[in-house]
Amino acid sequence: MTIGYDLEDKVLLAVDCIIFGFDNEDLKVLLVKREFEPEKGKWSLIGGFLKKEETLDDAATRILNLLTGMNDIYMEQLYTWSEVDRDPVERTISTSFYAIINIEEHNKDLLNHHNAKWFSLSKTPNLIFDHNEMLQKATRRLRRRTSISPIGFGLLPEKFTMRQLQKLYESILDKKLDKRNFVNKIKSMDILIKTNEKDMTSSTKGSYLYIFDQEKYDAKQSNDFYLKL
Amino acid sequence: MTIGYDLEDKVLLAVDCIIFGFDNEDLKVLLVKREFEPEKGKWSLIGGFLKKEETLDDAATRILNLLTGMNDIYMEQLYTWSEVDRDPVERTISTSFYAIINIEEHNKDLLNHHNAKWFSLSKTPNLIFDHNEMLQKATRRLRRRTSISPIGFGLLPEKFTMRQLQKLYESILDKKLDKRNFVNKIKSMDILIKTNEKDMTSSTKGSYLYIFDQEKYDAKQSNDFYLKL
DNA sequence: TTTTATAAGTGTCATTTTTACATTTGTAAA
DNA sequence: TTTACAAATGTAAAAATGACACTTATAAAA
Repeated sequence: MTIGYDLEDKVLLAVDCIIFGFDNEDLKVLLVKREFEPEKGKWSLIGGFLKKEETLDDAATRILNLLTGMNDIYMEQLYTWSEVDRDPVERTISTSFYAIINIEEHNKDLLNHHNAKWFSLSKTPNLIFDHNEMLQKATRRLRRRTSISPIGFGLLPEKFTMRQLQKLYESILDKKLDKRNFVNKIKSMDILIKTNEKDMTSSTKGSYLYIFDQEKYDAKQSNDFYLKL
Repeated sequence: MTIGYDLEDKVLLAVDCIIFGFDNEDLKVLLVKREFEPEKGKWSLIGGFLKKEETLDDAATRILNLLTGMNDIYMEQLYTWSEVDRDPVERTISTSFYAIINIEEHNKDLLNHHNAKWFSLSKTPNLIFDHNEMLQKATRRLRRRTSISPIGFGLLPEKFTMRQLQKLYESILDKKLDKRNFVNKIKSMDILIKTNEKDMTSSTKGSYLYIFDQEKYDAKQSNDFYLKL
C-alpha cells in the first residue's frame, strides 16, 4: 500500500489546550493574547508544537505547566484538526486537549507574563484559526463527561458546600438544577464525606462542608457507575 | 511562546482505519496482512500516510475507498496516537478513524488484492504496533455511540427484519436483548417504516421487512433524542 | 388432510428512576 | 424579640425500564 516512509510528506504538529476553571460563579476558560504573527494581538488558546522526543500528552502537559505552573493535571485528548488552510503560515495539524483546574491554585504571575486571562464561557472573544470550534467541542465534551461521571471536583477547593457543588454543575451544564433532587442524587452516589465544619460566609445559618472521597470514587470507577443530571 | 515555525520538528502523520461490518451473524472488522517491512506478514489495520493537500478525513476516506471501492461512507475520527516508539522505523503519529459498512456492498476483488480479510471481533489476531488498542477503543466507541443514538442501519440491507436489527444490536453491544422490549423500544423511536413484504427465509411464517426512515431520523436528530439498550 | 415443528409477533405488570414541589431550621443583625 | 436569609430536608406522582409467556402463520412431514 505504502511505498516507503521516505517519500511521505511530513507536517508540523501542534497542540492546543482548552483550560477550564471555576471561580464559584462561572465556568471560565483561559485564553492568551498572541504576541507574534500571524494574528498578533488576537486571542487564542494556549498552544505549542510537538517536539520529537515527546508524546502529545507530554506536550499538552508541558504547555499547561508553562502557563499555569501546575503539574499532575489530567488532560484529555479531544480531537485532531487538519483543515489544509487552518494555519495560514504553514500546513499545521493540531491536536487539542482540555483540562479542568482549580482557578485559585495556579501561578498568577505566569498568567500575566503570558498575557493570559480568564473569560467566562458566555463572554469569550472571537478566537484565531479554528480555536472557536475547538472551544465549542471541548465545552460539549466537558458537559457530556460531567453528566456521565462525577468529574469536576478538581474545580472546587478541598472542602466545599453542596451549594458550591451545585453551582459548579449548573455552570458546566448551563442549566438550573433543583436543590433537593441534586442533593439526593449526589448523596446516593456516596462519594462525599460530610465534615462537622460549616462555611459561614454564605448565610447566617452556615452550610456544611464536604470532602470528595477519592478512595470510594476510585472503587466505584472500576464498576463504572454514572450520574445523570 | 513559540519562536518561529521554521525551527520546529516535523513528523510523519499516518491514518489508520477500523472498518466494521456485519454479516447477519457477527460484528466483523477488516484487517490486512502487511506486505512490507516492518512486521511484514502480520495483520494490521489498513492505513496510509497523510498527504500535503488533504485533511485527515480526506485521507481516511481515500484509504477506505482504496480497500473497499466504497464512497460516501461516514468516518468518525477516534483518537491520535503518539507514543514515541509506536512505529519502530520512524517517529510516526497516527490518527485513527472508524467506519461501519455493509459487508455485502464492497468490492471483494479489491480485498483479495490487498490481502484483506474480515475477522469476527471475538477472533481477531494479534495486530502490529498499537493497533490492538486502536481496535479496542473503536469497539468501545461504537458501542457507546450505538447505545446513544440509532447508528448502524448502514450495516443492514435496505430492507431488514426486526430480528436482523436485534442481532445487529446484540453483536455490537455484545449482549442478549429481550425480543419484546427491543421491538417496543425501536417502535417507540418511530424511525422505521414497515413494508408489506415478508422475508420468508428465516421461518415458515415469514417476518415483516422494515425500511429505515431517513427523513424522520434527520428530523429527530436535531432535537437530539437517544436510545438506551 | 392432519399433525408437527419453527420462528414471528404481541402486552402487561412490577420495579426503578426521575421529577416536581414547600416548610422548617439556625443564626446574625436590626 | 423580631426579622431576614440561606440551609436543610422528604414525599408523592409520573415516566422509564425490565421481566416475563402465549398465540399465530406457514411449510414440511406424516
